[in-house]
Amino acid sequence: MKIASFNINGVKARIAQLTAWLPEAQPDVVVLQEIKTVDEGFPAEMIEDLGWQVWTHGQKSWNGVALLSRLPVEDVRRGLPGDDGDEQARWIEAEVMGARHAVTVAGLYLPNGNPAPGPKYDYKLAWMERLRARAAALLDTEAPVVMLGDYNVIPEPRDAAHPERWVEDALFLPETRAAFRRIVNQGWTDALRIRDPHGTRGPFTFWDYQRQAWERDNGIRIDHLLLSPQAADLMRDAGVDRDQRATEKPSDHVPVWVEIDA
DNA sequence: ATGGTGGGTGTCCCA
Repeated sequence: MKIASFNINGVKARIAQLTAWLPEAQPDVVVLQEIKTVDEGFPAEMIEDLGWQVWTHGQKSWNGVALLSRLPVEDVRRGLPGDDGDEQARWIEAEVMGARHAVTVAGLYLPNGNPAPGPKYDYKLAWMERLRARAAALLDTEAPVVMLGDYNVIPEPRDAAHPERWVEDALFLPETRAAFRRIVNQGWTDALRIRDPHGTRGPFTFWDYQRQAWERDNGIRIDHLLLSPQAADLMRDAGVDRDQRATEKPSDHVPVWVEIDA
């Protein structure tokens, strides 16, 4: 089962790239972030025509996540638990039926949090605390779980081309990184990191539109795939579809993926 | 220190 995550920065602006990438990358399950539309505005038919089922958790103008699957799906759940007043669409999870295992797939779009300090950073940290609670509950199921998406967290200096430029950014502040570590240290495996445990740089998943960041390879690693122990046992490979950043009208993120023997 | 770029349904906000 190949599971991918892609922050597409607006599904309507990116539908050509998305429908080209899907048959090329051949994932079985995809979670999308920043669809930037309400459910009714999502171009589901164009994706269904390619053989996919589509579930959305949309929102007007900003945020919004979706789950696409070629495999049977059960029990789609929308919204991160822990705050009934939270209007922001940043979480979708479901059970995906592989040939051998049912896999829990949770797609997330963690708040950016800038500027820090401030109310947006407070919201980010509160959201990460709710994520920690949900992640612990998912681990308790002892099922294979893949929790993936745009975490808006640069875990370590080696995850940025120029870490010194990020020291005051909400994506790299010590409190942000500590909150991310608290989740990982529950027992999750960072699939892109363990694929190259001693790598000194990257792999990057985001390059800013500004200042020729892509041309200079001034990137950061903020899209992550966290695997529960039962999913990590099944892991075959993981990677970053870096060439998607060089397409016409690209997103500022590229797809990340993991293959598990499920 | 500044402003640079891109998407949305927007004449500003968010990343």
